[in-house]
Amino acid sequence: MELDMSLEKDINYLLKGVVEVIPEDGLKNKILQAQKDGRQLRVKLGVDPSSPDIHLGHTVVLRKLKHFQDLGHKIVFIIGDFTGRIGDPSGKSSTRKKLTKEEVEKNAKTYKEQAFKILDPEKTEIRYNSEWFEKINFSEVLELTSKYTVAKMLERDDFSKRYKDGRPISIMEFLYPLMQGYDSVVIKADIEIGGTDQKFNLLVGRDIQREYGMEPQVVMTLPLLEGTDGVNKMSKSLGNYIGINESPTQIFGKIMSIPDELIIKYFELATDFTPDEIMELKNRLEHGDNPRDIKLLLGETIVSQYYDYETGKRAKEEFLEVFSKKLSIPDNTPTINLTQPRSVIDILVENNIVESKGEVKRLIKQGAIYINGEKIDKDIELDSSVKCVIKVGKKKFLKIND
RNA sequence: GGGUAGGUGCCCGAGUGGUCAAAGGGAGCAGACUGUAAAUCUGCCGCCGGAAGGCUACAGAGGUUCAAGUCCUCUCCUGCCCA
Repeated sequence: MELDMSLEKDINYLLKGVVEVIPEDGLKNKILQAQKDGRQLRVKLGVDPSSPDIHLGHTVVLRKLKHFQDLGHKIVFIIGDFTGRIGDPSGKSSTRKKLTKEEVEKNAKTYKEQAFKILDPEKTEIRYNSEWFEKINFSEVLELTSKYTVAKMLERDDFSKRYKDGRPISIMEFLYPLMQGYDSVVIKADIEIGGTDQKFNLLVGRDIQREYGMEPQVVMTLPLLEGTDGVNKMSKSLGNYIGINESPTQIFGKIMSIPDELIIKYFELATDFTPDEIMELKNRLEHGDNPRDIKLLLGETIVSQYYDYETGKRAKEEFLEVFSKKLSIPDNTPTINLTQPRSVIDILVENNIVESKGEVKRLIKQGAIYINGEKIDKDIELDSSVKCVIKVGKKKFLKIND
């Protein structure tokens, strides 16, 4: 009886924030099975090392893995270095970027470091899928491809849409889900988790495992977190992401710029606030509290998670000073030293604050450039001994000779 | 393999041989208003130049023309239909 109760509790913990578990009672059965066999569950997550930055969107899934670790299970973290090196051909020619072995390794390394800000390295098994895909031969590839049909592939939403719209789909893209499924076979996954957009791939894993005479994995999907634009899922390529390796100032600033409607979702998916606490915040919002204040709390909380409490607090204070009261400039404002007199236009372009000289001129015309708080209406030469702060728009700052 | 429709700036998309750096929309940037939110209004939105102007650009390579995104040839890429 007592056992049942704690099992119930564990399961509820693991289901927090989860969108779907397939099959529905799979999680419970897996746990019971593992208990009976006296072993840990192997919980799989595959990541693509095409970009080294982990953002808040990734942390939704990582946090869930952490929950499994907390209950003593094994995380198998697969780095898709093989697939990364081939390059995902989806979309247009621009996405067809192949990564070199070195790049993939570098990305994987920084990725790991960041993941371990959330996960416990002791309880994590890291695998690279080149380990098996480099060795596989063509007849084995054929065997794998024979286990799935074109019609089933076309069931996938984005494939069928692209197919109907007459947009290209490469055969390699068809291979991706199969390869992901093969990963599950190799590492003997009990459970695989991912975002809701991964549902199809995760399910293919079940079919493939079954074909290879294995008990199919349980699939768990988690919500996708929208990025700072409030519309699209957070992703680096869309530029709407908040990276956990970014500076406290940046993280805080980006949090403040998310749409109000996302505040609660962010608390749910990107913090450790309990459902009760979140409910209370929701009430406050509905009863007319300024959403800005709740957002300040969100920013402080998230910065604290990836740095520490003091840093989180400091980020909030700085934000208020710099942007609300406009009293100071951010702590991490870059500084450059002039060795000879230079014009503002040159300085801004050379330091990559602004893209081109034409743009700086435009900004000046639009009244967006300030030096020590004074708006300038034409380009000026700065002496090499002068100490000042250049402000571009509302968000960009550059210190000179300070 | 045959037929056919296409490939335009970050994305979508219009484009008559000259008036095209290329309509329109979206994204983005700036200003106003704000809570560095949203909405709204205004301006900007290839590069260089103070400007005049120059340079680069309409898949790629050639060609016709005083003049080509627009015409011709070849190449590459993609969709659809047929085999």
